[in-house]
Amino acid sequence: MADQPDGYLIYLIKQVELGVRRPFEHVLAQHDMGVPVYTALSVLRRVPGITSSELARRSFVRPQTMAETVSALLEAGWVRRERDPAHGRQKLLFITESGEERARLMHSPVQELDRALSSALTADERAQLVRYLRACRDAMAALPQA
Amino acid sequence: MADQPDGYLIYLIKQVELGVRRPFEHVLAQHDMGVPVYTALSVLRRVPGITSSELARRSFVRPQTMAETVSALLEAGWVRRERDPAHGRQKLLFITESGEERARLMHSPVQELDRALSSALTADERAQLVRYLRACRDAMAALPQA
DNA sequence: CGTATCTCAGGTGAACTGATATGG
DNA sequence: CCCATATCAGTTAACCTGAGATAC
Repeated sequence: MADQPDGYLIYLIKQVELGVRRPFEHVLAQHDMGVPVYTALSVLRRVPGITSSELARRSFVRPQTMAETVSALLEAGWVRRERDPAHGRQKLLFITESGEERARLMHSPVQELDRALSSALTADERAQLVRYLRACRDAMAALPQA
Repeated sequence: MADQPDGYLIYLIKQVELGVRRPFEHVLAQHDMGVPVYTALSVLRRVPGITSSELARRSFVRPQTMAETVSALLEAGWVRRERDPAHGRQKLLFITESGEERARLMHSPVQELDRALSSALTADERAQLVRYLRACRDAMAALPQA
């Protein structure tokens, strides 16, 4: 690693993220979506009934940032909001049928890009990469993000 | 993968990038740097004498975007520019002694964060992760980024 | 009283597009 | 003539901080 830049993993992560960003945004734009909206919708699909703040924590962004994303989701009608009966201040988020439908529509183009990204890897290697990235994510979640 | 968000790799890459962004920016800010400037400086350290446009291609950004980053590097005195004798229009970039010194100063704090990121992985696993990420980067470089 | 959510308001870094000049 | 580089100008998406109201 002597001839590599310092912070080599950070550098590579950033580089891959930049490399995939534009093609990804292009795919999403055809369905009137941005990256944060798509990501939040995907999470809400799997984990219904969480709050905007909880969504923010999982995404490593501030609650105010996620609030903007949630506003866009509400405005598009892809998500609805309910008061939490147990906590008067909290509002729980649920994906709507319209949101589900939109997510289903986007499944195959997004999957196609995802496959292109890992096209040089075997299925086993891809699975390992997923495992390693999860480990990195969890390590960052454990840091005091201040 | 059925119960996971679509585009799982893309999603994970983005999540890790967000998770590491703030701690990374915090480290860099203590040396008056932003992420693009640090990254460009690291590349120029290893590959002296390339143009701003070439730097842009390697970083998956537009030439105009990289031009801004290079301006910051020139202003700080970390990089100098020379006309290419063979190509009157091109200007070649070289790291300065001041730039080298700054890069050396930042080595250990950046490396420390990098280690924290991969703290849950063995050395072998980390090396594999690097290899996989390079494969993903190269796959994106092969795409017509349009 | 402290902590957490939600919301309004304003700010910034880092990407983008478009247009133009010039050299190979 | 075409293509790549460099540069000026304006724009945008997606983050941020700060401040205030409310609920447990």
